[in-house]
Amino acid sequence: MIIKINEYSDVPIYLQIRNQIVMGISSGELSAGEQLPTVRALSAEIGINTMTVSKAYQILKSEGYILTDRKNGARVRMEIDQSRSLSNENKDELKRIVSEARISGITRNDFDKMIDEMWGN
Amino acid sequence: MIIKINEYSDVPIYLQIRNQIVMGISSGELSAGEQLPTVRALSAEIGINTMTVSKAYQILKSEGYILTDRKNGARVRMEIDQSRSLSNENKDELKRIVSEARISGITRNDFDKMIDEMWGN
Amino acid sequence: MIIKINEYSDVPIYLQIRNQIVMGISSGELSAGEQLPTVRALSAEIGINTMTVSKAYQILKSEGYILTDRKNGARVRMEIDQSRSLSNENKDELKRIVSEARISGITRNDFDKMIDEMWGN
Amino acid sequence: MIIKINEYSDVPIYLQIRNQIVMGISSGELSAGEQLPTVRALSAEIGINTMTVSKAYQILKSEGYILTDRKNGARVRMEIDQSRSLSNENKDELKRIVSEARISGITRNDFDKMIDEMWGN
DNA sequence: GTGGTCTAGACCACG
DNA sequence: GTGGTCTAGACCACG
Repeated sequence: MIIKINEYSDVPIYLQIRNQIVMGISSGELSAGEQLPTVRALSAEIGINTMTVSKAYQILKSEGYILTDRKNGARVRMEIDQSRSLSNENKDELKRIVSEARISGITRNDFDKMIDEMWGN
Repeated sequence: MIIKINEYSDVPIYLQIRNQIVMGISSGELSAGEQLPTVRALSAEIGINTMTVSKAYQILKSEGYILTDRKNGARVRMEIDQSRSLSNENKDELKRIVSEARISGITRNDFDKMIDEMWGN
Repeated sequence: MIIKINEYSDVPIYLQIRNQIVMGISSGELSAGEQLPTVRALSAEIGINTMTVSKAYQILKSEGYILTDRKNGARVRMEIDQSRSLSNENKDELKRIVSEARISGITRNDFDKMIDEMWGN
Repeated sequence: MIIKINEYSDVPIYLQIRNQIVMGISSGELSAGEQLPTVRALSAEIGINTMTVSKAYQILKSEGYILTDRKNGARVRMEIDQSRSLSNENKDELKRIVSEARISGITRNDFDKMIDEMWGN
């Protein structure tokens, strides 16, 4: 899986990494149990500080998306908790985006199509 | 309209203000042409600096949501541009949220219901 | 001559009035010696404070564009000084606009056409 | 590149900074990808507050002229959008200046020469 | 070290 | 009274 960093984005690099890995897991590009690159390998590959990659991995671990052990490095967790709900932060963000969609004249139907595309299958 | 600031949020105060006003306009709680509280009034009410409120208003102004004049303060714009599209930032955010929804086991159907609620009939 | 005020513009109202009268003189819509509306008439017509119109007239007078006397009110001056040069402020502004035109990819030729249109005849 | 602030000008300091950087980019004095001084360095150099410089940079960023990142500070953007048009504000300003040029007796030809000089060959 | 946020307080032009 | 500008100074996350 290829991680692309936009160094000029307002989104911090560690979050960009975290987000792309989460999206990779969600889309199936990263499968359950799959090995992630080591912190050193990934940081070398994308040319950023190891601390930054490490921070991303720590967050993914604390969120229950990956597991790390000293031997094998990091792997996608086999059974990710299915809370079947969004975090409050995500709900607030979604609410904000819905508001901005409405205000810009996007129809409910068009919005649905956008999400269909993002959802996949 | 009541603005509520979460001082522990990662979202900067000026953005919280901006977001809540945009959501107020979208929901109809703030109607076109309606007067917003003055910078001083709002900053006193929510207990934050006038500069911070002023920054929120300036962003809203630059985004075309409100208009300000020296005599009457700020008002919701009568005709907000209908671009009928989301900004790239909003698209990226939405994609991320969709990914996290899927990964947490939320069904496409449940997600749709969540958006229905946020959309308002 | 009709004066149109944009109450939400960043340009102060007194300057909008001043500018439109100058443009009226330049275009010939206001001819030399022509009587301007009284401060009271104009302020009533466009619905703003008499002080604001008065300020515009005072500036026009100090710039040598109009003459006022107690009997006849304000008139366009018969012989406006032909300095044959722009003020430093106008030069700076023009330089800034030229820079922004260039940077946005406008060709020298297109810019010339724009000015031709504005110049008239 | 040297930034000169006129503290007696009606143009706000943050706009003077913004304008001079835009003119620097347009003239080629600042080349694509070139590093700008840090907010702190520039504010120390010209003796004004960091907030004021920061505001100038944020405007330039929002206009697409520069990019900022936390590590390297600000740089001139590599590919600035070529809208090939002036903003309405710039058009209005240009129209006003053209009027004042005409009224002061400047010929169309002389005006053209002025712009030629500003344009740079 | 970098930009970003926020405050308390001041001053200003506009109207 | 209104928004806009500016300062001095502080603190923060990111990297």
